[in-house]
Amino acid sequence: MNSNRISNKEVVSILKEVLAAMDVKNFNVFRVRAYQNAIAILDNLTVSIYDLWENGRLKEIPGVGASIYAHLNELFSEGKVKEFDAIKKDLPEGMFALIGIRGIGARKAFKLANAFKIKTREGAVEKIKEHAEKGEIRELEGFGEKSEKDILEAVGQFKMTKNEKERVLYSKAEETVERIYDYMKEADALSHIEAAGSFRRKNATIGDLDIPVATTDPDKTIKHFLKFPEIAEILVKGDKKCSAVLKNDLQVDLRVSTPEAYGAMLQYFTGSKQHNILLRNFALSKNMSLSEYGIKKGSDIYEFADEPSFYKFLGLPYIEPELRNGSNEIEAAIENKLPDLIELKDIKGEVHTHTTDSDGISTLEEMVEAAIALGYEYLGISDHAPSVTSRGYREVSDIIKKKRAVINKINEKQNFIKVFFGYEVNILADATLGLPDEVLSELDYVVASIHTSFNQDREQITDRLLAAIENPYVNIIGHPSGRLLNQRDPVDPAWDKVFLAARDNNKILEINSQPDRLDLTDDLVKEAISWKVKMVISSDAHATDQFSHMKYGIYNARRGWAEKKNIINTLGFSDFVKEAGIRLK
DNA sequence: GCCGTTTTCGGCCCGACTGTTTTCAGTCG
Repeated sequence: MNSNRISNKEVVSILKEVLAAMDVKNFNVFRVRAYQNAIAILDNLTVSIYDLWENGRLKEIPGVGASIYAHLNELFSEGKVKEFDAIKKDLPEGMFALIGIRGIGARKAFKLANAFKIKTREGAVEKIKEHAEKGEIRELEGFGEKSEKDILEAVGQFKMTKNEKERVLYSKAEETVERIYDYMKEADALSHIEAAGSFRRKNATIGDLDIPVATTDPDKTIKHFLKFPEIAEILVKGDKKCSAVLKNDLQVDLRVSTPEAYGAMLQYFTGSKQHNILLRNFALSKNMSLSEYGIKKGSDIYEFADEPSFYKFLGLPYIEPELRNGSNEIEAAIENKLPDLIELKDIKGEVHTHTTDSDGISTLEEMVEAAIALGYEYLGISDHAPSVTSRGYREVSDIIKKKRAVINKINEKQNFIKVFFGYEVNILADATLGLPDEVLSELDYVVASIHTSFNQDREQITDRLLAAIENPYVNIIGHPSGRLLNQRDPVDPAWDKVFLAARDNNKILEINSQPDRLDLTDDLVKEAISWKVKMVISSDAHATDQFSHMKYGIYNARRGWAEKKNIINTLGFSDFVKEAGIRLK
């Protein structure tokens, strides 16, 4: 078959253009909305749409019905979609280059491209800028002086709507949220503040900050927020909400509520959109309707100060924010089968850390001390393995002997913690490991990770992972997908084969907590659980202050529905040694 | 175009805000 691997971003962008074209051409609003809905869902997927298609699972995605499926099928197999081209026919191409500039949606883009005969994408933005400078935009119907000025400013600085911007890492957003909380403490009418949205759901990356606040004096609270020193630009200012862009380019939307009705507001803005749609449908089936102000039953509106009482009124147990992704959490809630999610305090130790022996910046002794301070029962030191090819077998053997002596001494000297001696070994391009088996056998355990040749095809990547899993000395596959958020896409093996092999060989997959990794990704965590694959959560700390990254891995695991029992470094020392296959020397 | 715990037909979320408007269209979330 002539197939065309297309990224999620490209698929979404193609669909968005069709959506815009349908919008401009006044297609049936519900047909337009169906596309909008499908796009919203596809855009939020962390799995590859192409993979879903290839595995015959694309039809399972809610919002993707027979028609959209057929079009995507055509897109992936033929590279283009006849009907999409027909829908976009006789629209000026230039309009598609304008959509996404702040304040310009499909209709304005069409009006502009049409009025100024902008037929090509190339140069479209520059042309609009020229027309704005000449004062020609204000002459168009529906436009005025202010919108001309706004367009000029947006085009000049190429300010895009926020969903065209790159999302920021959760950990980065967290710092900003902390500073906002600190600043808003001084607002006296304020009783609650909590960043909601994808931040509260602990997404790996965050698009903007939605912050509902409970206040007895909305005007005062909004005014106070708008004086936050980090604000670069105020976008919107009203009675009930305001929006601003911070100097770090993060957009913040503040929504006010009364303390009595804060629960519904927090719920509404925590989302996700898909969770809320499903929840709304569930409520409708019980003759209730939901809004950010409360729950309407008959002609009465009920208010809720907190979220648990909101969900309780619907007859549901509390659903943790990390689960609210619009998959099957409401179903599970109805059946009372929600997972009992793992928590940070469940972690008893970890086995992926680095020291100054490789690329870490804290010494082995400092790392051990920090782990003791955390109350860990065990700590695995897994520096990048020295290379036998460059150093020679004898030298590597010496290094190992010396390190073993150091670790033995630490283990003899104290009773707080047990230190394991391992290495993080590369899974090389040819599917062999960076150290020969005879060397691996001298270690307590081995973490095997892909660090190179990420661009191999699916079969090669799968073979590398399977070979590593099948090596008797390998215990753990480190950051299995190799993704670096905003930098490198995950590798794309046949995950079912990887999970199956891990389970059958009793091997462990890692959830790496580095804020730009979070790998296994949340959806793969969920899948791994269904395959009954064991996992560990690792900080992959390269310094003592990075042990705290563990919490990001916990968030990620929670988003993947992980319970304590799914993560084996929640086990105490002796159970962990058994389950992980640590070979104590 | 999508969807289904009374439906394979007949519904489909909607409010806040802004700018250009005399009551609404467009954008955004």
